[in-house]
Amino acid sequence: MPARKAINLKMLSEALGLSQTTVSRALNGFPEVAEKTRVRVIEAAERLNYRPSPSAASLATGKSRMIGHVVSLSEHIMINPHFADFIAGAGEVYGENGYDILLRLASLEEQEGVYRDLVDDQRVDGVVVHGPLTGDSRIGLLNALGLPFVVHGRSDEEGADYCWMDVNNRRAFHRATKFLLDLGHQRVALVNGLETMNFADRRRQGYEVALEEAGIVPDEQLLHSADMVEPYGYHATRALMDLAEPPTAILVASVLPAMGVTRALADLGLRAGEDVSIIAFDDCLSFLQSGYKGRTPDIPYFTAVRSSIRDAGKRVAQMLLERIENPSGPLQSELWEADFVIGQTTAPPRRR
Amino acid sequence: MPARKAINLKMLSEALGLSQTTVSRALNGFPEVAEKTRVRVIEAAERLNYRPSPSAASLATGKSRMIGHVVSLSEHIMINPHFADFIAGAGEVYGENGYDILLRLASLEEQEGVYRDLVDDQRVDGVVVHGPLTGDSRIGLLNALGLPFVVHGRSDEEGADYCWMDVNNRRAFHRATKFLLDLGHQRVALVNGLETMNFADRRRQGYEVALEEAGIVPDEQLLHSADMVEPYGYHATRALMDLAEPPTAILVASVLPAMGVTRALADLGLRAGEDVSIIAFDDCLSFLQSGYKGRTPDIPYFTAVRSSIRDAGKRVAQMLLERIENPSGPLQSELWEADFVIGQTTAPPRRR
DNA sequence: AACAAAATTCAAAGCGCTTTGGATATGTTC
DNA sequence: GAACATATCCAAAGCGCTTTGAATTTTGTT
Repeated sequence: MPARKAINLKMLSEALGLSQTTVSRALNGFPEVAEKTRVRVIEAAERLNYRPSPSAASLATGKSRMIGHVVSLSEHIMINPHFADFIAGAGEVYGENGYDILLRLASLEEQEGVYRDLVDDQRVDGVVVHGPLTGDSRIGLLNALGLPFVVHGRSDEEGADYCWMDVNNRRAFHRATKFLLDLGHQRVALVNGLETMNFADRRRQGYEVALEEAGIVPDEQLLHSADMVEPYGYHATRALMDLAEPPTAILVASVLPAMGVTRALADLGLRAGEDVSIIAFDDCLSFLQSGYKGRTPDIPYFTAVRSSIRDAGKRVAQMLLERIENPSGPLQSELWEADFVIGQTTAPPRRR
Repeated sequence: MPARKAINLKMLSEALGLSQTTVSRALNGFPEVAEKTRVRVIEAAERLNYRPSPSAASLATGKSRMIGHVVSLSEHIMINPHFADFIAGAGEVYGENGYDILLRLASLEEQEGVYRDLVDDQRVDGVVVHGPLTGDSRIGLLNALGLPFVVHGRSDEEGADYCWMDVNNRRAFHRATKFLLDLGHQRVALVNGLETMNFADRRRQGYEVALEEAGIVPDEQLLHSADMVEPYGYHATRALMDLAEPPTAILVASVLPAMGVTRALADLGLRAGEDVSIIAFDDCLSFLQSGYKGRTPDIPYFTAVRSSIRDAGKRVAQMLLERIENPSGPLQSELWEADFVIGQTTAPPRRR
């Protein structure tokens, strides 16, 4: 294939002896063009390497075929790796549908301004909202701006006026907690994510309800909440194990801090699963996944409640594209249940 | 501040009683406009919330103010977390300069086509090349296409005809290897990245040279090469420790597999730093970083050669923007030395 | 064969910006 | 004060696409 220069509509229409109108319509699938000319046009477009200019099309239509992802550099000025996997999933769907990702970094405070600008500039056809807080003001703003969006997660109790896709965090943590209690654990710690985040809030609710159902009063000392990084898990665990009555099991919000938990236990000469049980929420982060060809899958290390964040990215992207096609359609939402997989880090508590 | 609708150039110029030409020039800093009118224009633009349409500007100028990052979903269909941190750094610089990120996912094979399309479509003003292979064909293509780019890493021995920013991987691994040898280790394993990647190649060279300088013949059995995920480190270590003569020290290409190494050792009842020494390359991935306010920094766990990939992202972005401003300027390149930090995972070898 | 209806096609007017090639006003020089 | 240079500003022509409203062909009917 000769690497030819791209041409524009005018050239293509001249080459075909047709008007730009007809060519444009043929290419964009309008009905009022004869089928035989359509194939002729498409063939020629292919052959002559015609590529419609996105900026011209965008100027004319007001659509950009871009999806905005504005991600916040959190406290630790980081993009967390969960985002990388989410975007891997979403990007796949976008690619299949001719959309591109516009990535913008902004602190949470800046985000409203960013959304305003994106709308004013018509830079994106839609956005996905990451890391919704409980009572997140971004949602009201986006509704007011009329920009299609879907939320990864939820913002409030009965999210009625926006599209969302979420994992049933409350139930997942309820199940995990109950599992530990059933094993005989009485002191179960929660190393949670940042509880301003709605998902962390729900997880805590699931945890507390399960305790209460077992007649156990939640103990403040067993609760931690912070950004889900490895050192957080480490420090939280060190603090927990320093307690007069340390926990015999720890529920962790992500495998990232869970690795820190494991490291802390190792430092103390304790073994996860034997001395202290661990259940982590596992987002199936790819860099922790074993994908060796031909090898049988590992027995998972962590006992975990598991839900692929990559799949979530795919689904959210699909929902957003649907919403963009049909902005006035009904508001979709989807709640996924997490899997519960037994790994090597849970066992009945040690005898005291 | 009233949340007003954005207006366009025509409205703004009418409001000012000036021509669009003058207003445009005033805003874009052209010299042929009186200073007093310029301030008047700027003030009005601010007040009336004028926002130039990016697609119109792009159509008129051919510039998009977007930077393309095309990232490959590697073997394991993942975006690796190194990328997240790189983009966090780069995004900061872009933001300060009014550029946005266009993110595209594509397998390595697809990438050339993607670059062609990006150029034809004038979608981006420049791109950064991630994960260069030894003898990477993308570089020649981009030069042929005339699209400004800078490579994060290098592609060949004497990278002369392109911009790049790289870490001195060879020296870093030479130092790390020598350090282990000086401690008395004789059998040092290398759990390397994928050696089609140029950086992994260089690291291996550094490692082998150091061995040879010490009169040690590299042992094939001690060499592993794969994508840098956690389970890889685990499996490689299990294999290494199964050898008749297992290594007493392991050099690991990233903290990700290094965590797998640690886990494998723990499974075997061995302690990193006591039974087996580990040195990892540490990209300062943010989710492993301890950033607790007011707390004194941890003693690093891994002994490591360290270089912030986030800072690399910043620098690469700066270099690219410079290149875009001045495409015919001299080709810049920059080689950073990695830090060598002593952590808790190195010690002289155990007596046999 | 004549005529209305349906199917195709087209010319031209935007979309909102930049930029060329003047026009107009202001200053300078002798 | 004429003649020219300089500083400001402007009208209009794109950039490459979509889309409106009208023109042209084709088809179907009697």
